[in-house]
Amino acid sequence: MLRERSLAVSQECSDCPIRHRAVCARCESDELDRLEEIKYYRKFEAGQPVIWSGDRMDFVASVVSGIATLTQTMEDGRTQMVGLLLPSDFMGRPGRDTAAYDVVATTDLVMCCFRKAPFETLMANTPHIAQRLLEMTLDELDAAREWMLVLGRKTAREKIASLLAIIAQRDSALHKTSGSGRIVFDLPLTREAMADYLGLTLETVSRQISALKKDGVIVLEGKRHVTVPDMGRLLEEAGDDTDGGILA
Amino acid sequence: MLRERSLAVSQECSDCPIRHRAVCARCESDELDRLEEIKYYRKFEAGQPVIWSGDRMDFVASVVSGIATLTQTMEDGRTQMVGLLLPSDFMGRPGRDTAAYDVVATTDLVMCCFRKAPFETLMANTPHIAQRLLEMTLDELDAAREWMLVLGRKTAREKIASLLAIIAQRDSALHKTSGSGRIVFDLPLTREAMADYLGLTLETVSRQISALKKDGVIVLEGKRHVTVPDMGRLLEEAGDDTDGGILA
DNA sequence: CGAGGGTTTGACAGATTTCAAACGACGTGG
DNA sequence: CCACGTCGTTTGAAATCTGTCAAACCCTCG
Repeated sequence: MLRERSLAVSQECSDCPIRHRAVCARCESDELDRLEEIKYYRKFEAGQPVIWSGDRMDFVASVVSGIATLTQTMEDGRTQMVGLLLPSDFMGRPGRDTAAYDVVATTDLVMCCFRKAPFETLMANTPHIAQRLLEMTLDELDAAREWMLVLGRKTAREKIASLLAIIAQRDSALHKTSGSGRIVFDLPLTREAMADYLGLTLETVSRQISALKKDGVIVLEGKRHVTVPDMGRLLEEAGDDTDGGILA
Repeated sequence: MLRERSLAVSQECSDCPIRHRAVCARCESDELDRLEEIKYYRKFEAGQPVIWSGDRMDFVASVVSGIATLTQTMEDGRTQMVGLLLPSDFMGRPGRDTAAYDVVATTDLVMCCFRKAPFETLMANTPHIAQRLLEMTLDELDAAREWMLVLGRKTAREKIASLLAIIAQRDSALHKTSGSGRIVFDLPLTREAMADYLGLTLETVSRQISALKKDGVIVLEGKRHVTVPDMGRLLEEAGDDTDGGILA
């Protein structure tokens, strides 16, 4: 299989692609050495589950590459996505031994795992890890609260625009599109996953995407390739404050 | 004013009502001494704002008594509550100097404040504070994600039942109603605040509360005093898993 | 007594969901 | 090579939930 080759990952923390953003970001080289002793990589193919809610979970992990979703499910099958794990994001909770959410790889995924017990003892002796984890958790809390506004108060059209804006901004941050020009990206989510993120049905997602396309807010090539001619317009549609949007 | 007397608070950390649950919970007595040096109390009357989103914020604080709400507001006035601050909850973010949300006292409120700069340096030298703050932040993140499911996927009736269940459980934890019998509490929120929490209009909140009352899920005396004859039934209405609900 | 805040209730409109059907892309097997 | 099934997606029509607008109620307070 080609996959084995394409997923080959560096075993060296020093040239890890998420070295400066993950939970280990603030570690000194000696601290990194100790992390390196207890780390191991796991790979998942697109669509595979990483863990199910309630399962015993004896590790924590960072996403090295790929995307995973965190979802909650009700007894009758309704599901809500509660988080999106992107490269450098952290998964698992020190001090808890079962998974709180379903985690599924939506693309091919590589995770840098640490067994929980050694990680916890390491964390107790390494303030830099705990500091960084606190920082990341506070960021996630802000993101979750931002999303509560989207879920609770925005219309279907605004929800779609909000999601597109987030993905667009994340992508433009990576690609460094410098110029204020058009933004182009691929949707990493199916219509159904978008619906689960937004608290909508997939039909509504499809309809609203078509509407935004008809109104020229976005341009579609195929189902997944999106061009945003005017980011300000998209943010307007999202209902976001455009004040101080110089930097967007 | 009577208020001044009724809000009198202890100045001693050692007999503080939130001593064992707040951000200082894990501190040793010497660490507590240092916190005591930089702390000061602030009192707010019901309805008063604590801070507005975007304002400069040079302190962090713990709620000692009373309830405050965290809300986000869109340009056109739509608002969504994104958190409820109860006694022992923490407000503010080390490392950030402006408020991210509107904070309003919904009841008379007492906060134990620390100026941000001294608190941050103290935190850097006092792992117990950072550890506890991480724990509390992770709990808040879980609560926020739980709420995302409520906002995104539950019906109006389920939303109301979910909110009542949360308040009921919090209260029964305090009052230690030991017996599995009826649970009684007062709603600390107006219909409008409940609507802001649940992503509904106040009219829908009112209607659904009436419906739950008509169906015998709850019993109302006046507008605020609620009795839950059967907690299992309420949880069912909330769409929550009732499995393993022995302890609820 | 009157005013105001919080609440309830009604009628209607509208947004989103539900149910159904059909499309296009893709890979498999005949 | 093409038929076929699957998966993700689009589109339509009807049903339903929730929001909107309006009026009235209750209670407290001045």
